[in-house]
Amino acid sequence: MSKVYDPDIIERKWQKNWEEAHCFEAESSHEKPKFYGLIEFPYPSGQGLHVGHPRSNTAMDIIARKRRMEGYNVLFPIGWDAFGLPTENYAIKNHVHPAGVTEKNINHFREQLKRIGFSFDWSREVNTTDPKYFRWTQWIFLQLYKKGLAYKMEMPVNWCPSCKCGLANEEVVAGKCERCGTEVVRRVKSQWMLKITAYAQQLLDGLDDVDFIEKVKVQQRNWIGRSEGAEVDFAIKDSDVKLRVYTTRPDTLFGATYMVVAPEHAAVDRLRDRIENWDEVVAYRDAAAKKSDFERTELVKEKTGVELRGIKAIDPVNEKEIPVFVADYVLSTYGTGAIMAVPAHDTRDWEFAKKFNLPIIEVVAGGEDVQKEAFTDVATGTLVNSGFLNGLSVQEAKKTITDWLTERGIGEKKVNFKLRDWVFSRQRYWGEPIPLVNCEKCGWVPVPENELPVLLPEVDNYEPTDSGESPLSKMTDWVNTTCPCCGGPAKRETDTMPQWAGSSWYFLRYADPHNDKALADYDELKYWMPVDWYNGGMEHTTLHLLYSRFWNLFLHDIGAIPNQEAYQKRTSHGMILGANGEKMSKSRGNVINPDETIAEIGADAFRMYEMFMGAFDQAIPWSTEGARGCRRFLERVWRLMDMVTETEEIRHEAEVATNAMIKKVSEDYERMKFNTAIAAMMSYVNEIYGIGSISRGELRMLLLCLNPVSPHITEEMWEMCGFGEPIYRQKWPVWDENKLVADEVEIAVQIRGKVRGRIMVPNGLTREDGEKLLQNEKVKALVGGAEVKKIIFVPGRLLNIVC
RNA sequence: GCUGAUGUGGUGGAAUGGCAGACACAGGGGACUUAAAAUCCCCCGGCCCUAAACCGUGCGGGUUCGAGUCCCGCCAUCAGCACCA
Repeated sequence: MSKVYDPDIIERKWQKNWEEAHCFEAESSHEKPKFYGLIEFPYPSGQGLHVGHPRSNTAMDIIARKRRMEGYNVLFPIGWDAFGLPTENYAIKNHVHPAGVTEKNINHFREQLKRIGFSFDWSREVNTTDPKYFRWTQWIFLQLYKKGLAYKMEMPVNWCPSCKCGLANEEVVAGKCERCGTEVVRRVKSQWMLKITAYAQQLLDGLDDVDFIEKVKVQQRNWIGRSEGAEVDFAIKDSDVKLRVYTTRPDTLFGATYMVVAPEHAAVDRLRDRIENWDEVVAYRDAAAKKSDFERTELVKEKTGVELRGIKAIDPVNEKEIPVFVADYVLSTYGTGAIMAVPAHDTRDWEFAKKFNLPIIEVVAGGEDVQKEAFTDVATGTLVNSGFLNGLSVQEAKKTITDWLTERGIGEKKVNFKLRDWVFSRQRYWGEPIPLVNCEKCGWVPVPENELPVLLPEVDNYEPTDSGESPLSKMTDWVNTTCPCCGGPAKRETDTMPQWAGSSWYFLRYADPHNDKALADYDELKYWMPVDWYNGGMEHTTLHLLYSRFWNLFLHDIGAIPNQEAYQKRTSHGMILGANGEKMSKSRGNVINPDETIAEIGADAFRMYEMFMGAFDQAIPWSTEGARGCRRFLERVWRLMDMVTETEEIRHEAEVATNAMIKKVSEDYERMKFNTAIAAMMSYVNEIYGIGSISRGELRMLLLCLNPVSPHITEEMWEMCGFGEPIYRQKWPVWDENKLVADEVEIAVQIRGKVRGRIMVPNGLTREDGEKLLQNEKVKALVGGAEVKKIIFVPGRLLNIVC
């Protein structure tokens, strides 16, 4: 054996070969069955590739390579989610243009990804900042606008004082900016909104038909937050004002002992003249308005509130007069912004009632003393103290009372969602301009579709402003335009779209990335969509994954695309942590640089370690030693070439091991059990070393199985051994189900469930053959003449004797 | 508080209710070598000189011929949501 294993040379050689052969490009013909595998396209940050990227990429690369060998027409694309704040901030700091920074970063990322040997179809690259791309992002926005699903509204938004930008609800984590961690404040602004709530039910229902890992479905369901209940009108005594509440427990209507409205509720103003303690109410309202959402929820554990003195509401079921409070534990943004409080059966109302000494009336029996604790279980319990509802179960009472309210016109069944509309404006430069102009006469007018894209103006200074105005607003030449409708003077919208815009439809563009007539050709979409398998991070579950499903549903509704759901299958990878078990970060000094690792052990070993380090869906700390172990294994595979025999077939002595390996690897790749698939190949190589030689047929099988994980070394060895056409043209190996077990197998012998010995038995015995094994000398000795009461024989596993 | 996940050697982790610790990392020993590195082989949960036996999958119960796995009750850690009426 002369040639040494030099990954750097081999890997570059094959990367060049693949590029020239165009072997990983999707075929334009639609004859073969298709497979569309997708990873989340990266944000090309200045830091370059992180070791987390290759974890997702390698996993999907393995699947893509296997699918090609299985005869599928595979689409495995890559692109750049390139609008966004870090690039803009970097550009501001260094007085350069974000477009230039973006291009530089993309070039760096592309080089890094190519160096790892992913089988991406590079001919279909997309870039969200490319006008040819965002022309269609703007087009989609206009369709949303035309259907009334994009609207501008004055409203309190989550404002990040550091990013100087409004945020979507989904971007606020524990009251802080998801990106920079600064505490978010409330600020009233006029914002573009997307009516994702119009799709709440469809987004929920669609989850039933797709193959997403369960925790993703659960998180999306929780975020959408559907609840069923009723709206009920409460009259205000001696007035024609009605307070409408939303409740999920209309059955407890007889137990309502007071009401609460949110501080922002309009009824407070309407009742002003009758409120005796108006000053106190106003003071409370002002204090609440100043608090951020964070303070209103997280910090304030103790409930606060002020009674509206002089005001009484009337419970419609029993005509009882009850007090009305204003309190910030009731949110203006959910339901009707007003509630009926049933302290006996709601923990929040209970706390409030205790503090303000309000009566607690039990209306559902079955719990403990409601004076000591609220009883909230809806599955058990019977209605009491509730007039015509007495004796009913909670479920029955809900239906009865809802019908009763509906008949009298004082209430009705109602479904509510926690999901809020999507705040879509950003007051920053580096994003897609919103393609609308505001005309004094005509109001908001869309830019005609044939004038898209609306390009970003070249500016010298695009720093964000403290006033909350977009930096674009200072560009008067750009802002001042003419109205497409009346030709009069008009102003362009100066807010831009959020980063989530471009990523909400990129998977559609991959089907037909160079189309300038439509976002993608309908027939191409019909062939390629939906995405068959999408792997990505859990952090996008309530952001990108929800937004893009929304856009896809919408585009389907307007007939632009053929499929309803964007993704058939969604899986998720675990995070890679630093060697100390903490999240990788510069400040912790535990960041692993992929370039350095590849320089040391090669891309093949790097890829293998990323897959071998642990269960794919779990967070795993990085181990440099472990990574070196994978390099050692590849060296061991390389040296198999010194042990090759002339035999083309799989030899009898290696038959079981080879078939078992192919089966294990094939099945484990599909289940994303990459670590055990690799372990199976390691075991196989250990076994071959034990035999001392490997036949050509056996080596072929090993190289085919290993190729998706470590494609370069396997192609090189394949070529060196003269196995013919490159592996990317080969078929995925099949195993022989009849050759998975040896003629004779060792099984455990248990006495009353404890292992007492092992015996060799012929393969192929059935459960009924257990009886015969009692004749075995070893078994006889173990039983020692005791009376055998029961025999359990599990073929290939064990014999358990109860005596 | 709610929802979900996890808990196994020194470490990362394996294990359709069927021989716990596969495969690796670290560690130890041996072979080869003048030597080192590399490589190859062996050992590697605890108790024990060794072996047998015994004990061992967060804790306490249970079901079963047999439980890391299933059921009941706890504890701990992580993640997401969080006054959603």
